[in-house]
Amino acid sequence: MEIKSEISNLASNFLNKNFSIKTDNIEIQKTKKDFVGDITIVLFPYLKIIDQDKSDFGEEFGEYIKKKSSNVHDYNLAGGFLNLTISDNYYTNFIKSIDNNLNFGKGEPSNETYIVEFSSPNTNKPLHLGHIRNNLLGYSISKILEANGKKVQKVQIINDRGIHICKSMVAWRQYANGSTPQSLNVKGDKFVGDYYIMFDKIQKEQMNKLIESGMDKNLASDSTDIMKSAKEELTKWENNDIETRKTWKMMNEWVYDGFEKTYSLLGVSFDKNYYESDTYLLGKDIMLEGLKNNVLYKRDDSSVWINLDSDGLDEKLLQRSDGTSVYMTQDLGTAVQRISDHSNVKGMIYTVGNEQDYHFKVLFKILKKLGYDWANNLYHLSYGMVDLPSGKMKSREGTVVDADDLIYDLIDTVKETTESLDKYQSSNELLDYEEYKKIALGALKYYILKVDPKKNILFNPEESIDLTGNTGPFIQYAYVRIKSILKKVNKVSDINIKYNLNEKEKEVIKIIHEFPTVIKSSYKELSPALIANYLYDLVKSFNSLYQNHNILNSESKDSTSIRLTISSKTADIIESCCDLLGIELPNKM
RNA sequence: GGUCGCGUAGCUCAGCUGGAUAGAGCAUCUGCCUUCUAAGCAGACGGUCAUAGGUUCGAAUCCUAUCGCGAUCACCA
Repeated sequence: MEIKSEISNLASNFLNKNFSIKTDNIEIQKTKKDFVGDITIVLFPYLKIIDQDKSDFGEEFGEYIKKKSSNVHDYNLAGGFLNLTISDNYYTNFIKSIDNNLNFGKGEPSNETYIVEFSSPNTNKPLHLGHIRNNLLGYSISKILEANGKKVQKVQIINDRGIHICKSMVAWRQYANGSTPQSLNVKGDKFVGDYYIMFDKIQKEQMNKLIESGMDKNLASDSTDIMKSAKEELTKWENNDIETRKTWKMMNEWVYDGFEKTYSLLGVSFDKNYYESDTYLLGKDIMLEGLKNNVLYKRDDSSVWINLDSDGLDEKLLQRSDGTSVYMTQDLGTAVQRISDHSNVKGMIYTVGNEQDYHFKVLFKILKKLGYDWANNLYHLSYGMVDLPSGKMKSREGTVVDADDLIYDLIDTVKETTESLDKYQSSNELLDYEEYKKIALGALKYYILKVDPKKNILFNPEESIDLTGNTGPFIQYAYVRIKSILKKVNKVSDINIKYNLNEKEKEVIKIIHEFPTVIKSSYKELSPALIANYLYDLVKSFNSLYQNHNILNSESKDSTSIRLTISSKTADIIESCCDLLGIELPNKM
């Protein structure tokens, strides 16, 4: 049995039998580092009730547990804390029992499906640093759900229609002279993005001219020739004009081609793409249904609303007076659509920035009011912005950090750093590009994912990303070292269960022992950061063992064998965690 | 102004449903490469957990107020 629940059971037996205290919530925790013991029971709550000398009570308590459990080797009291020392036997047994268990820590497989939405870009510009955080989070959450036994469908909704893409189209038509990404050998998303920027520039020039001639600023913004063209383009698109649709389709294809390259570089993928051009009219039926049930109401001007006052939210518009729908309506429709597109959907997770917290609160509330039973299992995985030292990323000010540029810069940095290390100066064996790429991406992913999703991240492009200390490469390096040790040995001989563990060995095993708990809680909290921080603890503690105790030629056969088992299990867990974070492990470093 | 989130070492971040003396990395300083890879290890320095109250055996953690930063509050997407 798991040691914590065993002790918890014994403790409540003891309290119940001797003091008639009934509690199902025994306070059990890890013993702090500076104290002797492994597991601690907090006695304060009971001391208050029983009114007895506290050392007597503690002694009695400790004695009871020690006697009843063969796994508890000893106990000691420190104030109101009962510290229990778990026998080495338990830990050696444990490490042996999981040695060949590839599913250690993973949840029971089930048919419950979760739909995870992430990325969801606009098609008028390339992906940037903000998208990187979004993609890494969404992808990692998918992996974490899978590790907990769930089925996962990764989806994105691509914002492929609207005025923004029309702007790029107009600028391209007027200024490109028929050039294409292929003809100029430019990545498709960048190519289209450049025309979006060009539109903006020309718009500003034309606007300034109008303002100089005395026009009001707001009016001028809508009255430029190029803006008029963009609006015409949008109308034509909505009326299914063949030429417009053809250009639109072609330019979007260029963009998708570019996105695909970035996704593949990042190592993320999707099971299904949704496009706004297909979904933007959805939701009308749902609205009619809501009107019929009096969940929604119509105003005199025939606009449609929902009143969420009683839920602490405002009134929210769902359809304009001219009969066109808004974003919210579309989201309602898309949600229902997705449920019917997949079977056994237990819940949906939307990976979207925290500036849309309010939007999702309202969306989920409306779906609940409309009576969908799955609406209780919708989660907004909200994350903070990625800020720069200069402030926010602003496309207008050119401070946006482009995703591809960032990654390629990072690969260069890793290459430079690696080749300046002493060991490479004296070695003639250099790493290849693929290894540099793995290290660079490992650094980036770890750097982003180790931070609690809801917090803003401060990203300094100048200092970029550390490669030493609490970083991706630190993890990768440890892994490569372990693998290299294991390669030198055939297979571990049997562990002697009676082996006495030293402090460092025990510490690593204790951390491995926690792995299942970490997997479960990272799933509950939708937080890859828990995995990343756990991984760091594990590796740090392993390094300490590795550096301070000779593994291959240790004092006895038993210590060699236990250390090798610990090493190989540590490597397995690093693999599992890195897989959950989307981090690849290099073969050499 | 209303609502939501954040505020922990010089910097970047941990700190689980309240528990023991507050935890890492970077930076600064000290040791360790003839011993399985030094992208490493061992150590030093560094804190009024934004501020003030409250709840209790016990608060970085829960409650209230204040201050600071950010987001959001369109018949925009």
